[in-house]
Amino acid sequence: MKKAEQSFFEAVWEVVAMIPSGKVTSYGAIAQYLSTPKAARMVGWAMNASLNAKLSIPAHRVVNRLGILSGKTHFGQIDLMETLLQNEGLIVVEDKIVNFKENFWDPSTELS
DNA sequence: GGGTTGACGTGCC
DNA sequence: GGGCACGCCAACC
Repeated sequence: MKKAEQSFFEAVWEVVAMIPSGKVTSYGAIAQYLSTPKAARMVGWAMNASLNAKLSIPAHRVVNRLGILSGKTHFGQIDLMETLLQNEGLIVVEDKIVNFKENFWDPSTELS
């Protein structure tokens, strides 16, 4: 299921696509899963690229390490990301996921 | 090929 | 505890 020629973006998209509903993860966690923890910024960029590519991946389930919706401004509508998360059972207050730790989904742990 | 960018992370003040 | 500065690496121009 793994292609050798896929770029970072595609690898990130695969991981994000596997995030179960109601769960969230961080850019760093994804980057770490990809064995490139230093390239966490690329994950965010991949999200932006995915939106631009109109891919059907739950980019709203990816937040920064603090559980803050740092990328909400890229969803077209500011409240969209927050709305989607709350719709999945997450509690968002002040652009931050309150029960972030409880619903944190680490690909390195879940996917092994 | 070189410089800039970026939805981050960590460390330090 | 909040804010600032540096580092990181891949894609873009």
